Amino acid sequence: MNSARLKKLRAAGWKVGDAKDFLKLSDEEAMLVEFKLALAGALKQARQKRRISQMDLAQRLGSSQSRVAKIEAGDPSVSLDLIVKALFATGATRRELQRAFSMTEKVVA
Amino acid sequence: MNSARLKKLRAAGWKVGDAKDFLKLSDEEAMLVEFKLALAGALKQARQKRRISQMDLAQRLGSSQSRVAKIEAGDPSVSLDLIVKALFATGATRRELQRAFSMTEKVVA
DNA sequence: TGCATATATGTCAAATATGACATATACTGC
DNA sequence: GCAGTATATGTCATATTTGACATATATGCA
Repeated sequence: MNSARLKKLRAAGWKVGDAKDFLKLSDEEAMLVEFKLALAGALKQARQKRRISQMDLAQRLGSSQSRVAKIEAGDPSVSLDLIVKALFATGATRRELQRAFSMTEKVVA
Repeated sequence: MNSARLKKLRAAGWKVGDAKDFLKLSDEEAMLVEFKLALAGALKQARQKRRISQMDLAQRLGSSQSRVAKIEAGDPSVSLDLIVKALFATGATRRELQRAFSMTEKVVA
């Protein structure tokens, strides 16, 4: 795991264990973070493509505009569950979802 | 969303909103649940293929055997974050991950 | 410019997920 | 039968995530 990249993630508020004793663990955390960020990006794209406002998406989700904003901003307080639910809520196509999840290729070095 | 299927999920302890006023919403919840179940299955496969015990995986994850068991059992108390982190922790290959995430095809009817 | 609409950011009480633990139930090989 | 190992299930105090709200900052358009 690239140290500069770790630093960047921590600066954004992510708590990533620092590989001192357990290299593997911190890697998994970092992989998860990058995965979430990739999906967050995909969500923003999917929503904008459909010209849905954050407000509208929030209603479909049973959530709030501010939380949708946080999802798209890659806020550390957002669960993967919520990100994926939001993706489903945009009505993303199979292909879009495939593409989104395939970001894994970039995640898993 | 198939009503019999909803019933089955609820029986397993999943709280799925009942489509009365907001059909779309309950669908997204159900889609997420099925997605999680698919990944849980993929995890069990990946772990067994590598002959790792739940105990070992738990240690790599910084979690406990009982929680790993719950992940694989599709327990409603388990987050998608933890499922995916566990998948990463098994050292699942790109291909396995691809396959796992592609379950989406079956999820999105 | 001003006004409407969209998005971003901070906070918080309530809801949910967490690891840890005890304990139960398989499944081996002896 | 027993002992050892793996997995399942229930509970709980603590930690994290939640929607909601206030409010700040864009963005577009008359």
